[in-house]
Amino acid sequence: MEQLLKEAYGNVFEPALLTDIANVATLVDFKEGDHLIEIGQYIRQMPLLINGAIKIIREDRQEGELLLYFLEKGDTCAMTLACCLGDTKSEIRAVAETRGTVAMIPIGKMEEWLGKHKGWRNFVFSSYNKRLSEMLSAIDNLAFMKMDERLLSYLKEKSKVNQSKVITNTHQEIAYELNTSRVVISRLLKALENEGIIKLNRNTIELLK
Amino acid sequence: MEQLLKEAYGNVFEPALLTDIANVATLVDFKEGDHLIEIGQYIRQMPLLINGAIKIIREDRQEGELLLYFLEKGDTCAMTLACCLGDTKSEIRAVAETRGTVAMIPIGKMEEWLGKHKGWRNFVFSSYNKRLSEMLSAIDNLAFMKMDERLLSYLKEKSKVNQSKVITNTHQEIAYELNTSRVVISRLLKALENEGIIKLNRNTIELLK
DNA sequence: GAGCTTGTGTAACAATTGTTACTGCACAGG
DNA sequence: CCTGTGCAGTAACAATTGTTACACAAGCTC
Repeated sequence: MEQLLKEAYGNVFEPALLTDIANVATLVDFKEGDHLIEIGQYIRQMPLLINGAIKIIREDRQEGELLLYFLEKGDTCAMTLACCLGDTKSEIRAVAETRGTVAMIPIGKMEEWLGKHKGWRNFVFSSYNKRLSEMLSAIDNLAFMKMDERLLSYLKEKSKVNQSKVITNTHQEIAYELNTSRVVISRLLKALENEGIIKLNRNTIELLK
Repeated sequence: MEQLLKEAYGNVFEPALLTDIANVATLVDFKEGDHLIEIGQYIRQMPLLINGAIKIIREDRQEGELLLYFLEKGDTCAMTLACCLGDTKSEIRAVAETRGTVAMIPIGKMEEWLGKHKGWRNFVFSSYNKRLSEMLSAIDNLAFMKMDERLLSYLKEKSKVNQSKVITNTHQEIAYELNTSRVVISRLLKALENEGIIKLNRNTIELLK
């Protein structure tokens, strides 16, 4: 396990911290589509993402939902930090975008290490900062971009975290994550295809260029 | 000064910390409309808001802008924390909504106190958490609410931070903060008036009920 | 009062997004 | 091969939001 941790976190955690983590963490594998955190759930352990990708989703009381951002190797969820440190319920849902592995850390260690390891403190703060800035760009998208731009930037993000130019989602799934309707997505995808930016096939969307 | 600090922060900071703050902080008064932080600016000192209200604004490269949230007594700006700890430029603009006072703290003390004072650590984390949750509700507004609902919730927020049922903004100013156009705001305000929710006058909007 | 600026009301229209309905295609499973 | 199911394309229309243009009223200066 220490080897895995080192690969993902070797450049931010000092050796002593890596050892501490390896001693108390448990590895958990997940597969695509797994619901890792539900809204309203209390968080008892803090996940460090070793590999794979996780999407963070916000939900409306009614039925709307919206993809906020993706987590990748070396990330943790500041929302989870917030829940652990503030002892509150989760405000978001985390769903596995790909299969992957997380190291789970007991909540008590978190605070202990804040005093003990400088690398841990830095990590916690930089996670917060990263999350704040992801939230800011989510806000930028919503406030300043029209649906066609949002769709395109969604496709690019998706392509990045899946490391593939080919996106295998239905129009309906995309519509959910952007909080709009299937018809709108089909329409805009068609327009993007006509502009030569993507190529549409059944069940797949290929990003050209 | 210690007295002022105690009023605003007495319930979160321990006496020793209050003293430490009082020894190094400088008080700065501001008046309505002052630009306290500009986008792209480096932050050299951390502000603790003693009284008054500050609005935090996000801007588009083009020309759009959007009000993110208000700060009130006892708040600090997590964006500023992020800038101080991450040593990056400000991503937002801070403008005084009312007149008020901040205590400015040299950036070096911030880190020192993280190790020294538990109350300071708690404060920093709870500021981050508060800011994350403000950002989440900004996202909720944008993603799930139509303009008329956003306008109404804007008016209520405004009324709250100014402690007055009467809002003294032009339609144009409101349009800027919601990133829409003056005509749209006039239209929706008229509709709200017809529903008996507000009363319109020149330069003022009165929240009934 | 004449002339100016600023704020507001309103109409007419355009663009964007949301909704409903229907079509046909592809594929799985009998 | 038939059929059901899920997915995608498209049309027609509605609702929301954005844009342009103009009228008018309040207040201010001269």
